[in-house]
Amino acid sequence: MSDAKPNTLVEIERQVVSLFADGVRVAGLPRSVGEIYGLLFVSAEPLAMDDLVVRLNISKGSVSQGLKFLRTLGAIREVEGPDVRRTYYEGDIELKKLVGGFIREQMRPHMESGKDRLKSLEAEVAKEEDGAKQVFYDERVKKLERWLKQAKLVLPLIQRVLGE
Amino acid sequence: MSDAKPNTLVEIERQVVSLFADGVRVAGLPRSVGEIYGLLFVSAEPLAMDDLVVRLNISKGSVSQGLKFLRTLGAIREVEGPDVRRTYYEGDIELKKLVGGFIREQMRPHMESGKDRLKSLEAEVAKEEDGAKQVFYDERVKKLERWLKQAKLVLPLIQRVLGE
DNA sequence: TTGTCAGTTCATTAAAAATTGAACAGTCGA
DNA sequence: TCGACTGTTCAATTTTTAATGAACTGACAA
Repeated sequence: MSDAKPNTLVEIERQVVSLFADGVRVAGLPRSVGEIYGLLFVSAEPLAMDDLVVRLNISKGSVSQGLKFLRTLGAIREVEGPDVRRTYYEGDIELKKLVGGFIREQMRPHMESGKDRLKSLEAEVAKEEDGAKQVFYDERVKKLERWLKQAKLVLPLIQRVLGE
Repeated sequence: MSDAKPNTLVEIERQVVSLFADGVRVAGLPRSVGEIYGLLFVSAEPLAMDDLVVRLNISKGSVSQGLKFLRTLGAIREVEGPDVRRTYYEGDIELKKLVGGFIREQMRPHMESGKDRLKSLEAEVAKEEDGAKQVFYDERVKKLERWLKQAKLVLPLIQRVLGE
């Protein structure tokens, strides 16, 4: 089947794709990732890479990378489709899953590295010779450590609430 | 007073500034905003614009815009300082305040416009002639509406939890 | 083994975003 | 009113990020 021509999106599809394209930017993700997820979200039938390339009119490279990213998030599922040689995808439409994937893949790593950097900061503060300054710096580092703890507390809570 | 020379940051300051510079990128904010907040966070004394320009070695324009942004977030406070003609700033170090400001200024507006776009989508779905498609689209739009509701539920919860 | 097709990789190019700096506006005291 | 000084704005520039497309890998069937 290939009756799909460039930019063959009906108005509803166009609006949903655009909604996601803009939406993902809040999370600092490239437009194309939003477009790909958006079209999968609004499609009743699973789509293969080539469908996305043709219908969204973006390059094979972008689609390949976008799908790779969405796969690591767990935002899309591989499914069977008409052509056995192709991999078809459908969107996972559970918000919990999407947010969970985002937290796991994009936020946790930053928090981990943050932990290390705080360790390094602590060591630096220990070297401070001026007593008053040391007290102040120590206070601030402690504050940062509390921030990290609070963040670790909030993330699972978010996921729990989104699970209805 | 101007004994401050370009890049006059002690190691601790350097690390904190760098930590925030990287940190804010998760929220999609420019590096300079993180640097400015970082230096304010780690400074015991309030700083004026010129201090930030000189010590971070970034342009007056960037600092002016960065401070403007941080002010709208409520992430910094204007305070009195040695020179009465200047405006001095100190960082607000309550995570709750920062996150609250970010939600209010950066997330709420997107959600509001999202609400409008969903209305438009609903109207479009109502026009769909193919009954089966209409049912499917309607389902998806309903799903998006639930997402929005969930988000509205989660945001205040986050703020509440961060308030200890 | 060869040819075809799905999908990936990555150097190059294009587009978007942040930064700069010069012009400007506002304030205050002389 | 003028000059000195703080701070803002925004067009031009630089830097960063995303998208492209050609070369490549691997699977499979003939």
